[in-house]
Amino acid sequence: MLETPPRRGSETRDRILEIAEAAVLAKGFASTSIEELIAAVGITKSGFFYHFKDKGELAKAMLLRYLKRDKALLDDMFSRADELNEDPLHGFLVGLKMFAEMMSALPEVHPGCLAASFCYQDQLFNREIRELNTAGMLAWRTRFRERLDRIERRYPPRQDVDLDAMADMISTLVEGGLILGRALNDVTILPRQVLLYRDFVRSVFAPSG
Amino acid sequence: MLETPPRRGSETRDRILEIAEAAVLAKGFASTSIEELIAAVGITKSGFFYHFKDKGELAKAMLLRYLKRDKALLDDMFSRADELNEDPLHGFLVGLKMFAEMMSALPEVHPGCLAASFCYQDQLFNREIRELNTAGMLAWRTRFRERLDRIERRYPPRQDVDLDAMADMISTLVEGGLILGRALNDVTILPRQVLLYRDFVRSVFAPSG
DNA sequence: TGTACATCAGTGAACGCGCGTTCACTGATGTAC
DNA sequence: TGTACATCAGTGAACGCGCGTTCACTGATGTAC
Repeated sequence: MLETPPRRGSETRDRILEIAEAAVLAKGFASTSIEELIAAVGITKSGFFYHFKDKGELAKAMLLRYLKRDKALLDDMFSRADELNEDPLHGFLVGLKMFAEMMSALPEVHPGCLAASFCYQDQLFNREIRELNTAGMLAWRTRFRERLDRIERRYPPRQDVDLDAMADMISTLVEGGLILGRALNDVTILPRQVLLYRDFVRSVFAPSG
Repeated sequence: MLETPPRRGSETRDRILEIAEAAVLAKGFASTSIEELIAAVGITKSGFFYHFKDKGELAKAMLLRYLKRDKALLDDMFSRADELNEDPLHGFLVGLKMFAEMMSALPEVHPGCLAASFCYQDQLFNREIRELNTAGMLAWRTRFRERLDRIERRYPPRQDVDLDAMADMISTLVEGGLILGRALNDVTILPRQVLLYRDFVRSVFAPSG
């Protein structure tokens, strides 16, 4: 008959996290029950508690996994864009275009951002988890602020600009775009917002003409 | 001693909705218990069920209340801006400035947007509620798209612009700005995003100079 | 003005179900000697 | 190469609590005649 495959704990753990993420993005953390997760994974409740000492540990592991994947994805994309382009402005513009294309290449409507979901339920979590979330958002600001600084040095902007706000704007548009995309069931919203941001960056820094 | 004030059902109902909104924005709908609401309002559980036949009815009433307030606020603000200004572009720019000022006048960190909160838990709600939410978002798009059309007719933009995306951009920035503001505990984020949007609109339509 | 009835805005007690958590136990695999 | 022990990745049964919902009832106010 069917041979039972060897049990590898880390795989099971990953499957739990994977399934939990989809469920949390659809219903929120509180209404995602351990019961439904183990039913989907095919273990018992005690099996779950072998991997996570309580539900809070699950939340933390989910967020860490999400932030890690997120960072890896963006690091990869913008470093590829930089390789293609020496100039900081053009590198950024290429990176944004790649970003927009990746967003629209998603099969269906993007499932959403776990950080935003956690943010709208933050009273459920302890300080550690909330701080992880804050740090994740700050990392985006820092990442884009550095790029904008490099661009500004080479291309002095025509008018005064709030560079911190401009760095935050990309996260803002992504978070907002995911919400609108979901509410209106329209995958094109997010990539189009990113392209609009790209236009804005270009119009601020690019030499007129 | 204390005279018991006359019982007015609609007042009690409003207080339930008010308290529920704050709780849902902090913890999500599923973890906001009827028990805690009635404790805060000072009635019994059966009193709650006199006003709402079940928890789903509470959700619907909350969303309706939120959308109504939202609409009234924006209608008021932009119509005041229009009165001050005949020109569609300047009227819009003034309205955006007023909007940004209102956002930064909020006492503490903005509590968030109920529509976004519902959106990240939409599997909890029935189709009617989800459709209300969608319609609310579409109303914003329509509202701003009309303004942009009027502006475009008088001020032909230099480059091609995606006017639907530009109309959606304001909702996107508000939704995203609320999330960032909350995660980073910084009330200035949202108004600064609105001002950046204002700069963008001006740079697209305003005659160069 | 008095009375009968209806409606409003609740009370109080009970319900069953699902949830997160605990605890004692287990069978397969890995490691030391 | 064999054996003893440790660790890994779970099982199975039980728990108590909180939750949403129901039902019969009530006391104050409003309305018709």
